[in-house]
Formats: sequence, C-alpha cells, structure tokens
Amino acid sequence: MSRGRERVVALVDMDCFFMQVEQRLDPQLRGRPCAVVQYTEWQGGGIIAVSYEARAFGVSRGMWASEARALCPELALARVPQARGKADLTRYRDASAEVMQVLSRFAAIERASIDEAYLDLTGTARDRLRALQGGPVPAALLPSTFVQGLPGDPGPESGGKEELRQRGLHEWLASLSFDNPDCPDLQLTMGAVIVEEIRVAVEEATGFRCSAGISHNKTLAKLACGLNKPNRQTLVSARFVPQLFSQLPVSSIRNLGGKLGTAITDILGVEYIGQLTQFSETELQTHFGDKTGSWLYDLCRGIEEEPVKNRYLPQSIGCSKNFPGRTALATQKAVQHWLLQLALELESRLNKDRSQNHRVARQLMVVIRQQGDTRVSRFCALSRYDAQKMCNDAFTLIQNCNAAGMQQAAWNCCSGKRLSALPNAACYVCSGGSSTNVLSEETSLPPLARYYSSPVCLHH
DNA sequence: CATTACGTATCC
DNA sequence: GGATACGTA
Repeated sequence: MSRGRERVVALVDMDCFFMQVEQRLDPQLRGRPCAVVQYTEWQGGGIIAVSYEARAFGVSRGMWASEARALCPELALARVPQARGKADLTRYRDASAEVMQVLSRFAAIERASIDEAYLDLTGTARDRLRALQGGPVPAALLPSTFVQGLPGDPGPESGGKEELRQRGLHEWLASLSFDNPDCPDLQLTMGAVIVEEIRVAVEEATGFRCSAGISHNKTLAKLACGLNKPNRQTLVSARFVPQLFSQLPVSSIRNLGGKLGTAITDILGVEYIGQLTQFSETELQTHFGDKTGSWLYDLCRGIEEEPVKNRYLPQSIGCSKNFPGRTALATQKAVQHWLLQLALELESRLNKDRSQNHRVARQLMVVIRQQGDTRVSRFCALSRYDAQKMCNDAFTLIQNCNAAGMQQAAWNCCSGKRLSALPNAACYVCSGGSSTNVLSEETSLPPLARYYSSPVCLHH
C-alpha cells in the first residue's frame, strides 16, 4: 500500500450551524434568506452565521446587519441570546453536544470546533468491506457523494450539478475492483457509505444538516468537505490529488490561511499547493523549520499523518467580551463589574462541566487586549469555583499589567520574561498530574489599555 | 471607534 | 509560562 493511504478519515461540518440552530427554534426562518447577529446597537449587530439563501445575495459573516440589509432587504435576523450583558452561546454549545453525541455512535471523534469533528473510519470501513465479500457498492448507497475529479470529461452540454455528480460517481464505481479489500480507493468508498449513514443519523436525531469530506487524512478530509456544500459530501482520492493541488491556492489548505501561507507564497514564489512538490524536504525545512518543512513536503503530495485524537469534550472553557472604541472601560469599578460578569458565566459553565464531565478546572487565565491587538495573558491557580474570587484574582493580575501600561514604554516589561519581577504578578500554579483543561475569560478594559481576561485549568 | 467570541496548537 | 498563530460560528 502506498504511503499516506493507510487510513480513512472523515470531517463532518455542520452547514451554517448557528443559523440552523435558530431555524430549528423558529420555523419561520426556514428556507429563507436569514442570518444570526450578536448585539444590535452598533450597525444593527454583527453577523456571525448566514443561511445559503442569504449568501446568494452576497451576505456574509463579519458584515454588519445594516450592510447586509442593503444587499438583501428581505433578510430575516435571529439574535444571539444575551446574559449578564454579553452574548451567551449556550444554545449553540448545547446543540453542538447533541451533534457530537450522534457522531460518537459511529466512531471515536475528535471535536475540532463547536460544529465539526473528525472521525477515523479505517476500522469500520474495513469491517464493512469484509462483510461485503467482494460485492459491488451500489451508487444508491452514495446519494449525496461527489467524487472529486470526476467525471473526467464534463462534456459540452451537461445538465445540472446533480447530473454531473451521478456521472462522476458512476465513473468512479466502474473504475473500482471490488475483489481487493486492501484497495485504498475501495476503503474510501466504504468510508463514504458510512458517512452517508452518519449524516442521515445526525439529521434524524437533531434536524441539522451537514457536509463532510472523506479522504486519507485530516487535511484532505477538511479540504474535501468544503468542495460541495451544503448538505453534500465529497470523496478525495489520492488518485486526483495532483490534479486538485495543481490549481489549489496555498491558502485553501488548513493552517495555511494565515501568515505561514503568506510566507510560503512570498518566499517560494508559488501560488498553488502542488507547486511545493518542486522543493526538497531540506529546502522547505530551511525556510519553515524542521517540523513544518517536513509537514509541507508530505502535504503537497497529499500525505499527512496527524492522528485523529479521541477527544469528545472541549479542553478549555472560556468567555470574553470586547469593549471597542468609546465603550472601552474607563474606571476600576467598570473593570471589576465586567470581570464579575465574565466570572459569573464562567462559574456557571464550570459547575455544569464538573457535574456532567467529572473534571475540575485548576488554572485561571486572564487575557488583556490593548489597542492594536496587543495581547497579554496571565495565569493563576483556580482553587474554587467562586465567581467573586475569580474576579478578584483576575483583577489583581490585570492591575499589574495596567500599572505597566500607564507608562507606555513599560508595556514590554509586562509581556516579557520579567513578569515575575512585577509586583504581585506571579500566581500561576498548575496542579500537577492530570491537570489538563484551561478555562478562559476575556474582557476589554480602560483608558489606555483594553483588556481581555482569563482562563483556567481542569483535571479529571 | 467596531469582525465578536470563542477554542486549539506550537514556539521559545 | 507566555506569546503567537490559526481557525470558525
């Protein structure tokens, strides 16, 4: 078996998840152009999820509701609930847990975010192929599957997308020899059959639709998932990776959407991920470090070995609020007020987590953001789930940063290694052993500085 | 002013 | 231990 084709990995991603949660709650929103906003004072609120009907009008995430309405006057809006003066995402976290529970019936899952999870289906696919005993996989078992790269010749006068999908799928199935259960393409095909079943189960249990990618590793599965949204799944075989990568912008690969991706295109003068195959592993390591260089060398050939972790729960619990522009917190009282609101939310979520998941947070982190997006973080021990205490501790940590912040030049002190030299600064104590989770809280603060605030560490 | 509110991983 | 990067609703 060729390297990199050992596993069957799937990524399941909910379609405009927050929007679907709101549509399930309010049937009037279904099938319409709509969006989810948080807050409403500034420009009607910020859009964080958009139905596909609204996307057709050009509405997108990150827009202000006022801009979106200009593009789509009929746009219906749902609002994120508020509690303690801030956006409260509980509704979506709970919906996420419903989805994760269904996914967990089929395989160990790695929760990748609130609305997506990776599954390693290698063993399950192998079992199902064995049960098939060399028989064919009927196209009817893959009703929403696209095979990337097929049909090979779309033809001059092709019909709609569904017709193309079916032609591609039939070409694919016709190309497989079903007598060899070790054939990686056959394993992916069975993986896709299983994912069809998983997606039906998710919709049946939750009412939510999703898309999925099926391939040999996490990066390809993630990429595949995005190729035919919404409510469809895509199989990416190693067979078609060279063709797919030859015109795929570097930035469309997971982890390459930011600075690393920009560095790659700038330094190497390439546009597409496939062009990286021209460079030696050593060259890539020279520019991007040993680990990243080796990762890139394999990745541009469609190979990646990062395992699907068995992790169902989030590793940290946090909350944050920004205070942009003139809403910046100006007084000590205001800072304490908002820290307490954040700590109250944290306390509530921590208590729920402890009783449901039998683990305990041990570390509190406070993050402060200044103008220009400068962030400073500080840790301390979290010994009790007590909002007032967390608030006081966080404030103590923040005060030190704020004092330094008063003298502009001293800010570097705060973010540097001299932290422990600052008065009252050091209180981080990570409990030994199995301490794992970090819970965070974030806020924005006063005059010169804007602040985030804090996390915490959990153990089982 | 104002892309908010999360969450994870890696580097040094 | 803290900074930094990356990613998505």
